[in-house]
Amino acid sequence: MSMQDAATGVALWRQVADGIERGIADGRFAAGEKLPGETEIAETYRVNRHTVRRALATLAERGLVRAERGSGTYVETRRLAYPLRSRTRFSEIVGAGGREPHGQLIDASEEVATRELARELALKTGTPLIRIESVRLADRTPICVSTTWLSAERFPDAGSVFASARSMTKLLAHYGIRDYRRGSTRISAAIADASDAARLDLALGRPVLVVDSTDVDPDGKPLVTKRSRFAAERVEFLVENS
Amino acid sequence: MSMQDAATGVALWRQVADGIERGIADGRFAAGEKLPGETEIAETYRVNRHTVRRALATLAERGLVRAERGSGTYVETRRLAYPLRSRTRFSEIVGAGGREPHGQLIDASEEVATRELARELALKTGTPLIRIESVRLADRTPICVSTTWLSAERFPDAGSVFASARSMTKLLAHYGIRDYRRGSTRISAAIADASDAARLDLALGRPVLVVDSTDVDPDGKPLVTKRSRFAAERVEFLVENS
DNA sequence: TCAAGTTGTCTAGTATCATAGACAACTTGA
DNA sequence: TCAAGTTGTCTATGATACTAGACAACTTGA
Repeated sequence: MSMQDAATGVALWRQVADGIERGIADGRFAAGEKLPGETEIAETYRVNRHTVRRALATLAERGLVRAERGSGTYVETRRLAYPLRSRTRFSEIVGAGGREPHGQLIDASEEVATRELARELALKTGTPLIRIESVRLADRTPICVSTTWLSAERFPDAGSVFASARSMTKLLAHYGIRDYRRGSTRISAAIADASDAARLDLALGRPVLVVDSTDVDPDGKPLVTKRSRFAAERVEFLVENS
Repeated sequence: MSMQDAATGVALWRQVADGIERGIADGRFAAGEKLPGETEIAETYRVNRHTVRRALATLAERGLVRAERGSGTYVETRRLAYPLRSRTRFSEIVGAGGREPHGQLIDASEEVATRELARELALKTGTPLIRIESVRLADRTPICVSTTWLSAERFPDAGSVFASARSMTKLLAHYGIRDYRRGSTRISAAIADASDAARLDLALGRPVLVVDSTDVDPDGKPLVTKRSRFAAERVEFLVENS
């Protein structure tokens, strides 16, 4: 009456995946932390690296880990809780979650206001604007990409200012604006286009939350308007009805 | 974030085996009961019959079920608790467990007492004896095979009497012996030989418990002596120190 | 700029899993 | 005695799992 091996009939990659998942669940691998390399995992489980890759692939599909080519595989953090208040600051929200906020300039250019942009910013159509493309991250994880428009007259050289400030709050402070608040917010959803998907490190066909918002100064005068695309699988918006 | 199929990475035969084992554990398949046919199981799990056979094979290897060719596959009952008391009756022990006791004559012949047999039966060496080979079962399961020796003078024609009585207790009653008790018991273990293995429906190489015992009448006079070989995986002896 | 370490991708071979069909061997009950 | 139903065994085929090795593509830190 020999004891049967409890693992017979269970694929090796499944055993590895279950082992890693248990490690994440009980905190042996903390959220955001880097897992051991695939080669090392293969050695500890005495298994081929391809088998480890299959295990990690299933975990990644379920959103538990995220592989970064050339760097490592990281434990995927829970969704970022993103409260939508009148005073919404990305850096404060991320910092409150114990994570490190980053901003990164992708591109800055000039363009003229369309009718829609002009209405949002209370300017005339054709007014010169500065357009800033940026990505914002929590720790290593890209959260959203934003296209921001500001008046080129009021915020001269905003592109290079943002490049060093890496934060919209600091950019506005640079121009003497100590406080601002959210004027309007509209939320919709879409599928990430190719460039957004690349910048967000999203698989093709994954959804994004599209947020159109305008920030205003304490007097209610529009300062900036932007369209942000959030990786839907990494955030959840909290609507606070106050 | 689709929920992963909990069964991916688990072999089909394993899922079937686990399902049947759960059925046994929670009583859907009672001990000793016949399982549905392999074809029927294959249909309910929507799986090939060979896959079912593999599942059943692993359960059989662990002793949970027992296949009988041409008949069916049966839930292997728990080990028969076999108390070793001065008044030990196979039929009573089995009946107390809610199972149906059977005795079956294999062979009866005459031979003369060796020195050891003579000493056990308090007879002279060379005394004619009747030797009975029998198998005892609980429900459908063979529990033990026994070789029994009695005095041919005191129990004439014992072989044919046992063939119809199918019980040692009834055989002795036939000769006017209303009561008897266990005189001596010695227990050892061995590997089943080919003929015992066949009669006990045991795989080759499986152990048997060998019990040498002598029953005596109320005055302490030896009546029968026997050597029984119990399928070790189907019984456990309870020694009651009183 | 470079070396080390990482994940991504490809080809190839072996073993196991699962299905399919056929038939033998056996038991049971009519 | 026979028919129906059972488990046992065989061959064959395709899919999946696992191993093995090599190299590309990329990140990181010195």
